[in-house]
Amino acid sequence: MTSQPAFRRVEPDARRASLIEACARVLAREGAAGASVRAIALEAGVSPGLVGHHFGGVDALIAATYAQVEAQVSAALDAAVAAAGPDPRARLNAYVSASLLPPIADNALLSTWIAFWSLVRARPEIARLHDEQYGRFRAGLEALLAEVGVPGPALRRTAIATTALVDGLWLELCLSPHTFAQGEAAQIAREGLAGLTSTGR
Amino acid sequence: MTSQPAFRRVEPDARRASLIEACARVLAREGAAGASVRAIALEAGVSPGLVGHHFGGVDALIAATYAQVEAQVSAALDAAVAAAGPDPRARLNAYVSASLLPPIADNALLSTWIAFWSLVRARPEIARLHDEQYGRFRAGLEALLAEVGVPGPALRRTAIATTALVDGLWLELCLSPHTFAQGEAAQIAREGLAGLTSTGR
DNA sequence: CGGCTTGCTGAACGATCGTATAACAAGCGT
DNA sequence: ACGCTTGTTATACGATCGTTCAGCAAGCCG
Repeated sequence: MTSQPAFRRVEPDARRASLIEACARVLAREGAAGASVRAIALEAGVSPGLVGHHFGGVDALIAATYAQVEAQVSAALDAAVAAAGPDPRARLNAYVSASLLPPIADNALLSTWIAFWSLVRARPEIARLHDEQYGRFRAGLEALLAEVGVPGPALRRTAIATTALVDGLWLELCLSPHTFAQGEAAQIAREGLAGLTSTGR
Repeated sequence: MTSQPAFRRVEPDARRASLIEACARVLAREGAAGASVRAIALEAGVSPGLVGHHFGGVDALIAATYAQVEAQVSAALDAAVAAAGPDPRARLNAYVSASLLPPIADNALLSTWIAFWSLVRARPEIARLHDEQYGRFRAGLEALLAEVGVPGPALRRTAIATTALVDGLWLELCLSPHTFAQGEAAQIAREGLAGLTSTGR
């Protein structure tokens, strides 16, 4: 029989992407405590040394994974808003609903996010990424809220409250999935949003 | 010089309480990743073996710490409600405000809570405690909401939305403290609460 | 087809993890 | 004052952690 290669050489960028995806899967499956270099390398089908070779250390890999997961979530939310059409209220509802429906409200993804939160305090790099991400989320939400007529002075507070509502529901949906019926969290968020945008005028 | 005892014998209950307090301090300071048996024992000023002796393992100690921290938070919130007097709206506002003001909104306490969240998926015992705690929080909130006139059918959803709003603000307050001005989170929560309780009728 | 670049492997290192256990001693009861 | 109970210590063990690095080999290039 012909001996097949023991491994394949891959372009650095492609290999890095592969490791990031493997890291995201491990984080979703086992949480931050299980995201060891060896577990990630096993998931990616490579040797542990590759992590250090391509990222310098596991911290940088986790930070890169955070950035990538965040980008995917943002893209999915943007797509949901774009698909909702031109009506401002529909766009806002689409944004909030999409946050609490699959695939964003996927249990594994939420676990991944909790893992990131648990790392924010320990790793300054992660904390910086979080601040940037949270600022972008809030800015996008403020734009949507302005479209539906929320007055300027209340914009910041309404956006923060909406983000908090969605994040809190997101969190409980992950920690106690059996508490909510199918789509119930999204419904609660839409109702709550209606209340939040009717005040502060 | 008289040689003082190398250690003091303490009643099991008192020693357990001491270890639980040390565990809470370590969780607040270093997060879940730093809550090792040795770190906790060092914080409590005892030898590492005592953790196994009194709790059987570090998992049981962390679970006990979760239960104790939760009890303290519940007691503080109950006290805030009781101090607000008989007016239903004032009681509800006191409940929400106290959740987002010191000492409940203490950065270290929030870090402790994130550490627990990160353990919910990994440890069934922690998950069970979380479900019980969340159920109690929601039940208490439903009672307060009923007092201010939220109709029965909307009670559950309003309580979930309020809890989510508070938890989300709590979370962001911990992850990005510099984002909020002093007391701003509590103000946003009160305004949001007014909106949430004005819908669903 | 042979050399060369370099992605990649796999073993080794020291540190730290949770747990088990034998020896010690604090302090109460008699 | 002394023995006994048992809370406490200190050590040892195996597993696993992140990181390092010398060397192998995949696959392009001349």
